[in-house]
Amino acid sequence: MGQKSAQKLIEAIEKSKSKPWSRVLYGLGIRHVGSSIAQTVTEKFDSVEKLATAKVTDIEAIYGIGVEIAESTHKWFRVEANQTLIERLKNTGLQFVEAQPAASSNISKKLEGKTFVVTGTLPSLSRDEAKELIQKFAGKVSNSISKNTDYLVVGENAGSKLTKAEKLGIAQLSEEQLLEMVKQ
DNA sequence: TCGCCTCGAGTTCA
DNA sequence: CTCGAGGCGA
Repeated sequence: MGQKSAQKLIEAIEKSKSKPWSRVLYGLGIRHVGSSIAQTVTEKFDSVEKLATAKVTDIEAIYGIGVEIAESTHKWFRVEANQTLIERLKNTGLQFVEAQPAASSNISKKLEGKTFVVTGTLPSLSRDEAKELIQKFAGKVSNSISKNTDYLVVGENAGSKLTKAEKLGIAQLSEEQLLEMVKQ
């Protein structure tokens, strides 16, 4: 690896230290805890300390979390090696507390109560950006089409989700229409 | 038990 | 992207 790649690697590692607590929790590799569950958990436990000292029943009380995930998580924090790992990561500056989103009280909840699925390549937004946008306006983003889905945001080269959505008669949106929906 | 969902791993493609 | 395994809530 040459100078340039090495420099970029250093910078990327440095950048990773500012990733949110939810992402860090996911990164710990607790069984059954992926990105989605990690997000859910951090909404109720805004710091590692709170999660680490929570009882199984406290974790299980979260909607969407049952015994398996609660016990798996609780157990992980009882392992000594994991506790020292957390200490080390804290010392290197990772985020173990939920960062307060900049006073966004003025943001409307235009998409509240609606469930979206995004498929294909959108013209200007990346899939992640589209998901963030939907969540910002209080919409729910899922990854699989079901009859609970309200809208499928369709881009170029959509796959089987489009077929399934058609079969279920789910409303489709272009990126443009999505943006229109959240316009002030 | 059922339907919905997430996890996690493999695949495809630019 | 796809899909099977398996967890969750009703």
